[in-house]
Amino acid sequence: MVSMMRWGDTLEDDDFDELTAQALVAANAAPAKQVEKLPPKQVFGPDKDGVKTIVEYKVEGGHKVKVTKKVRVTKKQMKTNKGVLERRNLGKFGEAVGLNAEQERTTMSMTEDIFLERVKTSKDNTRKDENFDQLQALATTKALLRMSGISGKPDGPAFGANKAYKVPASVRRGPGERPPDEDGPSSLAKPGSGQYVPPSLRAGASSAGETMRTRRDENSVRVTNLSEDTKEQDLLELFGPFGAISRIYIAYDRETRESRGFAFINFVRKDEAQRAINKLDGYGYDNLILRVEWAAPREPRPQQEGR
DNA sequence: GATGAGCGT
Repeated sequence: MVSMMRWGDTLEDDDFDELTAQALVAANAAPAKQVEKLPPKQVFGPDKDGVKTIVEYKVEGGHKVKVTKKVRVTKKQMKTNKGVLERRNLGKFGEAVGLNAEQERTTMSMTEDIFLERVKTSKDNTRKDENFDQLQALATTKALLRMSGISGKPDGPAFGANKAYKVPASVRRGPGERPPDEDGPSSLAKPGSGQYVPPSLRAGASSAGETMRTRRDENSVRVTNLSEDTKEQDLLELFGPFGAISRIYIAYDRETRESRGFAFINFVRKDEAQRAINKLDGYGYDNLILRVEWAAPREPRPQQEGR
């Protein structure tokens, strides 16, 4: 019985208590031979109605007893089980091909090359894959920063080399998925066409003729508790994946030129700024916990007297 | 712990 267990079986949560109980029984009592004579437990389904049939055998009073149970599983479990069943029916692959049942139950070390997909690249931004939106946002951001005087230098060892930042999975978008428009009818380009839409033409943009200069102050996000050596490039890598950024400003001390530990990030889109705030506020970075929130409106400059 | 520079047309 125990020997016939398969890895996949243990993953079915509603079996867990039974398995535990069986394992305990097997460990404590009963000569193994007697246990092994019992036919293996069988699980059928779940069928379309979500009913799973479990057939198992046990010894009761010296007699072998067949026990059939029918269990209704939840929708969530149905979904899970579907995956489990699919995997169970997968053929063997790699070095597992040709193993017999005994070998299959034995843990052994194998070496197979697993290729990891890079989440983000700065140079190869022409790929049309699931990260395309993200790459596009980053490219747009870099272009905007170049226009506004912040260099869009390609990544080098000097930039963010010691920063271990990975884009959280929940941030990434699917291939055709567009960010939600905040208000009004959608942009001129057909959704999903992949066509670039300039900010001035996007939903939520003010009337035509509004320039980047006036947009630079919008959707201002303040980041505090930055480490002293955080550079614009680091913030670009941190915030860029959430959407196009029109400005990054790090407050430096006028005299010492040291960072004052806070910065402002301006997003082209308010909803993307909000997403960045939601995800990055409280985010651990450089051994510090970032604080990310909406910035208060900038202090108006004292007006010059006279004219 | 903290809320930005510059305006030059």
